[in-house]
Amino acid sequence: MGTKVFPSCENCNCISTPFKFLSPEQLAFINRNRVEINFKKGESLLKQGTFTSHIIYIQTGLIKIFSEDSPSNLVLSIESKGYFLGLQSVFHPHKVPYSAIAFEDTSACLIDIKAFNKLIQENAKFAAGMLKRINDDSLRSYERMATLGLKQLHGRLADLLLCLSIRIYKSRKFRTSLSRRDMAEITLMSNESLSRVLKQMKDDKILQVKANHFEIIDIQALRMLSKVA
Amino acid sequence: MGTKVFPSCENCNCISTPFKFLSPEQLAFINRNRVEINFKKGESLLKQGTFTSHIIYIQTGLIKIFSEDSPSNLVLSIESKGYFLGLQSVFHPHKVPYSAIAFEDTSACLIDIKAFNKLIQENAKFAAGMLKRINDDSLRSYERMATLGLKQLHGRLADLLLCLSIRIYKSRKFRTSLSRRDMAEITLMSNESLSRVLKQMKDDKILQVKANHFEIIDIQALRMLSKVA
DNA sequence: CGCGAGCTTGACGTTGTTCAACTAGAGTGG
DNA sequence: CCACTCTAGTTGAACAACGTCAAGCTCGCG
Repeated sequence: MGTKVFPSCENCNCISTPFKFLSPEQLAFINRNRVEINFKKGESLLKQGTFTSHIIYIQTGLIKIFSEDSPSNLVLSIESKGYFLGLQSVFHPHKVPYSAIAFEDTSACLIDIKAFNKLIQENAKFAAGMLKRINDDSLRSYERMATLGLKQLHGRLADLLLCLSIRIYKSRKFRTSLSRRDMAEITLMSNESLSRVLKQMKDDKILQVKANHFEIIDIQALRMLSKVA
Repeated sequence: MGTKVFPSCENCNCISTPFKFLSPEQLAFINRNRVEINFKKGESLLKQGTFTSHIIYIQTGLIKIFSEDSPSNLVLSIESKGYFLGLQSVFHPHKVPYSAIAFEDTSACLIDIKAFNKLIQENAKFAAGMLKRINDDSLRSYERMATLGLKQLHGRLADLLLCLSIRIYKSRKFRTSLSRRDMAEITLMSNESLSRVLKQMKDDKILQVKANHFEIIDIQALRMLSKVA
């Protein structure tokens, strides 16, 4: 976990929607109450059951958020650039209800939760933006519930591939740092099943796969798989 | 859908945590901006895709909240007395993201969303209480994701029975208005599987079941089933 | 060249669904 | 009061989906 000091929040290129509502003074204030941390692949960003001390803003990289309640872990979501990790704890402080680890090298800003809270109370637009984020998370958790509950192997993998292509890498063609094991964990299937379904999608000319390089050939077919099963 | 006018919010016996934070004037204000509606079994309280006009506070009865996105519907949660339906839309107005219907005769207060919003902005404690509610919902949705994703038939049914006994009916022994078909829909299994698992639990002396009358004999065994599978 | 980790493939067993037959209670009409 | 039907629920048998186990493959690295 290296620590670097970047110039300041005012001229940060990671600035995203809710931050835009902050005044220059407020940005300067946040700048004084943050540290920037680089997490290596596999390192933990957040541990379930600890007390919240920071909001973690993801600048680059890829993380998984997962629950450690059950005997086996459950991946709740995967997130990348622009995600606010731990937001729920701002509005309702308690022990954090999930863990997060880096799927690949990830850089993040840790913002002191008290400072964050102060801005929430000062700036209604900023607060509203954060509430919208919480809402969006909640809606996506319903979608994931549907994926896991209703769909079978092909549909679940189709959903993951669409998520990677659209939300994460924003390209039809991408290289991922997820291993097959990771993908199997996310889609809740065995490694062997993942391998088989992937092979079938290759045979069906839906995908081109070589090691970690993926290219979606027939996105329409993927969407169909996502709908039907 | 009959309409009745009750005395007022000030002496309502349904008053619950976030309402307690309201001043007498604020309670009177809410009283002027609500209607009380009785829904019959099977009637719709909320339809996915419509615009939010009210917050629906459940006074008595039982409802299911479900998503109509997927080819088959997915029950997101079941709720009873004291639940605020549609809360997410207060903080982020948009089309409602799920539907809700009554599992049994249900009485509810429909509170105008603009009035509700006004109180949120006037009264920080009230607002915080509502945010806590949203958070709790979100955490329970993670639990449900784990139930549906990780557990098999016995575990899923155990979770439903524990939920009914603890959260809904608050008794080891209860009569439910849920049909076997409803229970199968909630636990995402076929009617036949539900019947078989239920029979096995009877044979194993975990439950006593007669028509819609349930009595949990061995709650420890249920918890075990919920954990393991 | 050989070794090991991650991935793939095939054979087989388990879990859960589907289909079809059967049962029990709740109306309905004679 | 008794057939008759209708629906909800139960039960059994066949089948499909998926996981598990074991063996083989591939590729990077010592």
